[in-house]
Amino acid sequence: MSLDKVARRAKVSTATVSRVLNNTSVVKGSTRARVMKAIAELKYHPNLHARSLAGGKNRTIGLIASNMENPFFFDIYKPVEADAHARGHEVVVANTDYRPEQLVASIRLMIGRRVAGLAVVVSEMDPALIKELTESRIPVVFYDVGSPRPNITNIRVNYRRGIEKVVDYLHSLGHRRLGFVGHHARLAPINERMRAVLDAVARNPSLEVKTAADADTLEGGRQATRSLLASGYSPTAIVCVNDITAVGALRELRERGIRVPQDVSVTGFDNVKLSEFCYPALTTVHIPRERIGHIIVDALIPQPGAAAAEHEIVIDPEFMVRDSTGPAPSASRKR
Amino acid sequence: MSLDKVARRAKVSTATVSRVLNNTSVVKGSTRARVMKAIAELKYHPNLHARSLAGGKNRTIGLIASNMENPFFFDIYKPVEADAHARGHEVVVANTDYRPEQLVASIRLMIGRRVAGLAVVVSEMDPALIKELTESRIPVVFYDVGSPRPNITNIRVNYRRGIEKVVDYLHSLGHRRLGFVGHHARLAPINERMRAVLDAVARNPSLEVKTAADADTLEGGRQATRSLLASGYSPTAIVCVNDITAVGALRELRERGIRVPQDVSVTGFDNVKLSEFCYPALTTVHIPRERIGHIIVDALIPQPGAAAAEHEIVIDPEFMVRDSTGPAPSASRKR
DNA sequence: TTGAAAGCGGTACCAG
DNA sequence: CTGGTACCGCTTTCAA
Repeated sequence: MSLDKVARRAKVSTATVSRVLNNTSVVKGSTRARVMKAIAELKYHPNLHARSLAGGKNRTIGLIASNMENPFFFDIYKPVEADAHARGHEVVVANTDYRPEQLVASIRLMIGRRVAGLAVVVSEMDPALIKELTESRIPVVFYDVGSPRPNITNIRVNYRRGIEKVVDYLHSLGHRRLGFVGHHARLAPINERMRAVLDAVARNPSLEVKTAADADTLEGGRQATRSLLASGYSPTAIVCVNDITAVGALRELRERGIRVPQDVSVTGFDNVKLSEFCYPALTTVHIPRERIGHIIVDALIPQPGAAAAEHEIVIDPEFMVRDSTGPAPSASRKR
Repeated sequence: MSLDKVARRAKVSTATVSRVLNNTSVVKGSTRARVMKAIAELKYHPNLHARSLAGGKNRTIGLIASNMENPFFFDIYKPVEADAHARGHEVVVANTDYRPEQLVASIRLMIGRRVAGLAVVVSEMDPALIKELTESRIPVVFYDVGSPRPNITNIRVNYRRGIEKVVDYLHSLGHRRLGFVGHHARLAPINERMRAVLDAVARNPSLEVKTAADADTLEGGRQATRSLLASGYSPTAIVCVNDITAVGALRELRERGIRVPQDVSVTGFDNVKLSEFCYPALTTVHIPRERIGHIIVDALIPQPGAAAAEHEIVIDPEFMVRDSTGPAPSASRKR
């Protein structure tokens, strides 16, 4: 059960057992064998808490996300886990479910665990929390939040550009009446993607838009679309905040007998795998989750040889045209 | 940074600081206030490792899954987290990605963390590992694995029944040539769902089946379907191991111009939310993930008042008919 | 190459 | 109501 039971059984000191466990310094072959034997016989499993307490180190990094349910999260988690393991670290995740209190709790928990690094992939956060975090001296990577500070790396995706590409494309197809399906990011009262749509519309007098929002889920996208349409508004194109909600929108439209893209065009965002598998396949904007994952680990667990990671990284997303968008119906029929 | 810095600053003993932190016993109002003040000023965050080492307790439970990417996992994670939090516990998850080595590593990690309880939601596992686990004295819940033992609870879904319902239904619709799309559960050479299909077919001489398997992902389902069809075999119905792979199958069929359900019927399994949102909506088998989540927490974190949880729980899944299945084409055309 | 012992940061029991 | 203090299980000098 504990180190010294093993030591006793192998007739050595706890120091020696510790040495073979971590194979530090050189232990004589025969002693090592005796220790290993004792460990096996006792089914000994070192207490990780004691280990990090004594060692003052902790080979685990934390990853906090606002919605683990969205495959977007998993796509960044995966490379993070792989890279972290490759560097001998574990990763522990926390889900905030878009709840500010949960974010605070999760961050405190991570600090309490004395993680070696922390990645926070949420939409927005309180400046006080950021302060608390910087003062904890833990290396932190933010995705989509705040500005870089000492020991803080910031990854930012240029949503504005991405949305502009979407809106421009729809405009070029003749769409003038837009709809925007967002989600309640309780943490982000001012959703950058939505703002970008509104701004793009404001810039072009011939465009109009109406917005609706619900949960960041398939069902949420469907509900938002429903309320968008319930008002009597009939957009020719619906821009969704992400792929998941877009798939929800697709369903609502289908059930109303509205064809996509003949009657209404739909766009997603993120380019999650599902966007290729739904029907019709979504026109969307690609965000390189894998790359983001690598950046996170590089920033959190610096490699001996590697150059210091950048502190501010901006990603310009790529537009992907698929089958859910087409010319505005009025463009061919009404004219 | 540490308890006694706080103690020093508040001019009290570490014992007192500990008391206010855990608000055990009664601390005089004024002293408590001083301590709180010191804590705030120092931005003190208790070291959780020290805490669990000293206290000998650990209010966290572990959850190991073989594929976090499948929404099935999240649907069970969610209630587990909610219930655990309600009982003052944290939950830490681990993903094995169907890799046996990773399963071993994850289990060892959990034991090392001295979790208060562990839920293992994987397809299959080594008896030696089960032994290691029972000897660790940690309360364990298995989903779909092994048999109940002391301090081990077993939740089992009657896949066989579920699959039988699917096959019977397809048979009643006139389907005779079946396809089965499975996945490489490297941990489960003998996949129960596949066996059930094979057995059902064996029992009925008029039925034939061919199987294919790939990854447990959208893409995997598509690939498996592709290889199923590449052989020249033309099933009138494809039974998929779960909803995700079924959605992959749907895409492959669509791209080949094969209509579902007119030309080929498709079935999923799990009744994940996506099964309602894909097109066409999947006929599937419902597995009550939420209920499973509750069972897990009840078994791992027993409540004072509650009765002891059962040690063996069998769930009979429910069949759900939706739009991806229909009469076999030959049934109406050839006859 | 190995052992003894001083912590790491808390908790909890025992006095006062 | 508060302080002193013996651990919890392991890592890490310092000596031998």
